[in-house]
Amino acid sequence: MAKQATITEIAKRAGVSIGTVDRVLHNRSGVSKKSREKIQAILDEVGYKINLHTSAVALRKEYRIVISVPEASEGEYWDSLLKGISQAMEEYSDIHIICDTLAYDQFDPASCREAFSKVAGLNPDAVIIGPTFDRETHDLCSKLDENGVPYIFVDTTFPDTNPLAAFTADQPAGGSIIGSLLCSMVGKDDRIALILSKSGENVKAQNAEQRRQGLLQYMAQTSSSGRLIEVELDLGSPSSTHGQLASLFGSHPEIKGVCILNSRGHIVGEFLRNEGIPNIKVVAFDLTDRNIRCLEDGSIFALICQRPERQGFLAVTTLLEYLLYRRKSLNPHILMPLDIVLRENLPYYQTTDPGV
Amino acid sequence: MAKQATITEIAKRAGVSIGTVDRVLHNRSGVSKKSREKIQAILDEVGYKINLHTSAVALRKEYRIVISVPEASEGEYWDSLLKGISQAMEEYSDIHIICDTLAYDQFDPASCREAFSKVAGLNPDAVIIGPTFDRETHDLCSKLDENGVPYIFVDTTFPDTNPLAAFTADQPAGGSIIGSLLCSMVGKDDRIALILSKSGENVKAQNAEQRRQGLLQYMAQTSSSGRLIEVELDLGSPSSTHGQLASLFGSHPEIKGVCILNSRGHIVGEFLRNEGIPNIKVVAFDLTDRNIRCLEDGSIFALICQRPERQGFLAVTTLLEYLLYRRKSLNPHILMPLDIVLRENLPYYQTTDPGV
DNA sequence: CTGTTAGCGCATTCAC
DNA sequence: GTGAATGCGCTAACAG
Repeated sequence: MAKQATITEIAKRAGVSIGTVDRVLHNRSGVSKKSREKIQAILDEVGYKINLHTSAVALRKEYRIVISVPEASEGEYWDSLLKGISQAMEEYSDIHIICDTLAYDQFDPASCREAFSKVAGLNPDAVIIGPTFDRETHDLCSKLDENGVPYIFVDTTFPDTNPLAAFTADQPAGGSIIGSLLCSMVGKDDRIALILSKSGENVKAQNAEQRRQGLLQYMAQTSSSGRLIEVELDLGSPSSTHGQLASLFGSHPEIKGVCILNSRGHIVGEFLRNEGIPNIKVVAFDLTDRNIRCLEDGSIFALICQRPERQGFLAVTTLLEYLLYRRKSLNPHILMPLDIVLRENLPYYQTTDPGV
Repeated sequence: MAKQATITEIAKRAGVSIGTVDRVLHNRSGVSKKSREKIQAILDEVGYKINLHTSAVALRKEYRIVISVPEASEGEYWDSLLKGISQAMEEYSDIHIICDTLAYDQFDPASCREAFSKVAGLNPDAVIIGPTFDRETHDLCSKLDENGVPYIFVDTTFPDTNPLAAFTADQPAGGSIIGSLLCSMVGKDDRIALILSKSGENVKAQNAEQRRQGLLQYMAQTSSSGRLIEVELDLGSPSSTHGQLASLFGSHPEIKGVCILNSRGHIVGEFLRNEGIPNIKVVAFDLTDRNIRCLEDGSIFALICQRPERQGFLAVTTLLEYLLYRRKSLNPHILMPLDIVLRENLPYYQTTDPGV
């Protein structure tokens, strides 16, 4: 609780001017070794901490941040993430941030390529990337690396890139959470259906695959692999979905648990609700609007939430810490908590403010 | 993304000086009705938002905050809450906050009375109260109300008081979460033991009672009241605990789920682990060190976490918002999310930083 | 190499 | 009633 030392006090104690102190604080040249050491010693002794906010005021620089993520409808994963970004911007509204968003179609590599190609032209000081396609992402990253523009990944990270930070969920852990929940909830002789949806080679499929690995590992470790039935369905076309699900549950009455490793759990939930099939526990990912409705009416038992708002929020604060003070986190890959959301604790996650 | 308007720009547009703008911003007197209206109109039009941080710098006031909460060992609930308070203080280290802590014994009203009686003498600008005893709390609150000192409750709130805000968990919801988890996990013909510990008339017992009501209501709503066995044990004396638990589980082999509505779930977890009794799902509250150990070794299945760090963190930020700008939240009673923590997602809650 | 100075957005005191 | 002037902690340009 000792009073924070100011730059003026440090200067006085060191017998130099504030200009010199400022120079050693920012590692700028033009300071004699002797002065530098003396000032540094005092800095360490009093545990000097720079005042982030006054410093930001004095800097009065404009920062141009470009955000490129998949486009999303209201209430979907990427929409929530953008909300977190906005909130962080508000919190830092004393810094002048110019922010451009380039959304792309996450199922269309060409759309992604086009969006990413526009990034450099906007002359960003930093970039937030929600990556999807391997090739396109690597191309963008190497261009940014060349120009020395820092970038941050959200949701997914890619090998052989140099992001300032990456905020992702631990997807395999998500799979094992699902396994733990379902195994505890269905009887020893019942079965758990793992519903995989056919989809392209995009990041969604990657996340789902990682979750699947985590789930399979959990089942193997607990000697319950035999309780799992893997089925691949085409959940894309609503017309055929009904038939596929009907035949699945018709031919497998022993299925008492279902997991869907992406945000489309509502498709199963809605089916079970409409058909009036009870006593099947459904677990899926992401607090999207449709999933939430299923959670509320009981057709989904639990949702695993990756805190997309928080990812977006942290992406911005991390970026600004770097832009203002060149501060980097020690471990650039940050794993977000995976929240287990039931009907009973849903309200508190819906209103969560990522900043406060 | 429009640039934030500054006080200078507002003044220019209104054709007045910054002094006058400042006067209307802070609702001070000495402004003609005409000027006030004109300035207010421009303020509203551009959506002016004060810059919290530069303003804090200019104010250079000292704030004295007193914290009075139950004393706790490392890793316990109140210890975590204090950690959150410290983190918030760090984040606001540009504001000069003088902070005194008065801890008391939560099982001893006299100790509480003594601590609370010292509060006024410290001349606080604001107080954070972790309340326990009804009488003592009301006495303190009325004294603070008299002196116009704002105070905030954490963990629990009391009727007939006027706190600036209260951060608590929704205890009945905690009970229903436990109910939902356990009912889903034990067979239809198995039983769930609700273990109540004998304890005094303090806040812990209040919280536990509220959780119990939530649990009972859940059981009633889902027509599963018959699955519940309520037992009252004296978990205070370690010597007799073993015998009591042994006789409980010995005489009721149909018990497959156990809930403990306070943070002492580890007592049951440790018993089951030591006795080698498998297949009983234990659910309890709070991420204390001993509970965490049980979660890790599987003797506790789930812990409900109330985010004590966050409560402490928010208490401080809310207080400072008020002290600096007289800002109050619309709803002074804020319910914290109740996190469901399994072994699989434990790591992410352990490292959670309440601020970032 | 170092000190001085102007200025960031805001609050406040003191003249007018 | 109002404006000008000063200062908060900090940055950066400039002068020596």
